[in-house]
Amino acid sequence: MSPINFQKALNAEQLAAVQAPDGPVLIIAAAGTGKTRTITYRVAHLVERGVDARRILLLTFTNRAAREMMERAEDLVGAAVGGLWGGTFHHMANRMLRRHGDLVGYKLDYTILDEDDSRGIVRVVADGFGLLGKHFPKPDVLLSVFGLAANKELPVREIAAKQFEDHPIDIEDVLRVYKAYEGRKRQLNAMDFDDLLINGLKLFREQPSVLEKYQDHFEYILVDEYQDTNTIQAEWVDRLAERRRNLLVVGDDFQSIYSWRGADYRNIISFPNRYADTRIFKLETNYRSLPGILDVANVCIAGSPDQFQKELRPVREGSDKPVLVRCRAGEEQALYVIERIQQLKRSGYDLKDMAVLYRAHFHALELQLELARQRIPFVITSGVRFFEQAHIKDVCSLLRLIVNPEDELAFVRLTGLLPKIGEKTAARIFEALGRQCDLKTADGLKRLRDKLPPAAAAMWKEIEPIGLAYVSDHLADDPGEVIYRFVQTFYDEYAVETFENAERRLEDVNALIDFTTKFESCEAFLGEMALLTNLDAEMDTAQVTQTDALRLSTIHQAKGLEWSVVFLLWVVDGMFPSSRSMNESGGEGEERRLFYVATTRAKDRLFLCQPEIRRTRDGGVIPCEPSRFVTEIPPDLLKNDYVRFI
DNA sequence: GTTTCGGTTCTTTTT
DNA sequence: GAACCGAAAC
Repeated sequence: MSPINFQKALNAEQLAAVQAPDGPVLIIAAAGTGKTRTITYRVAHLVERGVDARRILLLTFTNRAAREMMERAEDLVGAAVGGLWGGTFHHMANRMLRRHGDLVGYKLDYTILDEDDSRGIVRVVADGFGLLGKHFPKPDVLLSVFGLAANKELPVREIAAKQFEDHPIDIEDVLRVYKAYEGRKRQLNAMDFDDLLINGLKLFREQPSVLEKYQDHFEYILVDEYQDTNTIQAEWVDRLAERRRNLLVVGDDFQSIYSWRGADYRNIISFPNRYADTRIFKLETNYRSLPGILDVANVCIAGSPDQFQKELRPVREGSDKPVLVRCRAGEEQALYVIERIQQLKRSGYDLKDMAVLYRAHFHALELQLELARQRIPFVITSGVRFFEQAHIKDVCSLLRLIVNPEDELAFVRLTGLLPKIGEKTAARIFEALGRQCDLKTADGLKRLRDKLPPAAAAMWKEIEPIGLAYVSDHLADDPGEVIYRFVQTFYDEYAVETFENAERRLEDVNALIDFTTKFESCEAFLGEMALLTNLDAEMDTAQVTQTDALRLSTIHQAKGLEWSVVFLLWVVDGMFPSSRSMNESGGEGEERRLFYVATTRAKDRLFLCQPEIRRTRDGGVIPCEPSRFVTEIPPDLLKNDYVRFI
């Protein structure tokens, strides 16, 4: 590969950051200023300087970001970047805990609970205390309290007391559920997402020899989206980087939008205090958006005084202003968006150059209906994560149980597919089997069959051969084959009988089978599965980008992406800012940052849609006030448009 | 006592 | 769509 021309590829701000000498580095990178570019060139710079890629660690928050950076780095320096460690915090913690988890009290084949699993456990536990009736928080709420406590390293009591202060909820009950939940996870040898981080840190705190090993190994550590780190992640990185101190963090305190999950932008603010010799670089030259869009974004920044002040400087030229669209209600909003899209299409934009963003998934309901009716292709970065869909978890349950006979959750899921067996019966059978169920031997299979009711046993017989074949046909290194056989012998029919959209779901299953070929063993696949959130990010993105379709996305999921044209729905008080989040920790500040993230996704055109009313289910009408983020924008920075049809 | 089914309600954000 | 609730069916 020819040497990279850094001077040509980067501007002065970026170049300085890329060529920063060893030691702690903080890069404040505003939206659209080439953050990803800067990180990947930094990696390239290090590799070109002779650093072994295997000694570089690149931490990100999403699988997508990890993948994108790895690919771009590879494009730059080619195969030399192979072996680079890259991934999310959760992935890295998992990787280490799979090796050393025994030192913090887990068997190495622990299972990872996704949110659905966690919810199920909390529900059962709360039910056991007879708390499922009224006046007790739902599993989701309890989990968010537990999670916030975990990620901030605060006592559950404190978080719960604050969360429920105005409600007649007995905190002791909450704590009882919490303790039982923790105990149950232990019994299952399972970790939820938070446990991965907690135990990852515990490993570093309590096992100096392990910590030293990794400190020694990683010469350079780079952290993307550093503003989104929580206390645990920040300390984990600090410890890991302690010896070599080659820690480079990149972030934008103004794009911190995950405080509800424990992220604390003070980590980035205080970075220079923790590392006195920090070199700070600021990237403020925006390559993405037209000046009119940045004007609006800058107004938004100025509204929040307690952060690093920055001003986005446009490179591009043009006098177009963002458009404030007034319309009657959700239906008219949808019609407006579609009409504009058709018009922009005629003027040369592809559908894939356009996106509709919103605060919450349900904000796009009317639009989805209308797009479907008019047969305009669109893709949603969905709320339901691929690997958490019922059918995906179903088809993986057999594999899970074969690999790990003690996986009770898999057992309950699998046997629950059989007639006459629900949660209670399944749990009872598992208990009767001595809390394990070996499907790899004829004896183990028989023991299970004997305990099943007749109808279930008859159906179970179809599945049995797969367990034996797992051994005889050496399927341990072929997860896809196990799933395939399960579908052939059983699930195919089950799906058709159970789901009205069985065809679509079975397509998902086929995609899953294809996907497993990336893994060399069943264990490797299962060990990572829970951490993979959606297939789009993992599979060939080519397929998604090839088809010309409009993108619908929440603002959170749009972070880091860009489109020529962006529509922002429901920019009215109560929807955005969301009334539910206003009384929470981040409050208005976080909503404001979210608005900033939304506006800065747009390159050429930005439409802020502002319906006048919201229709309720029962036919009522709620008037909507304009969002405070719009009213604070000087009117001359915006164009106005009105919906004319009705 | 459990499972299954049908109807109702609600939907923030993610690893 | 899925989680929840109540009632019918096993």
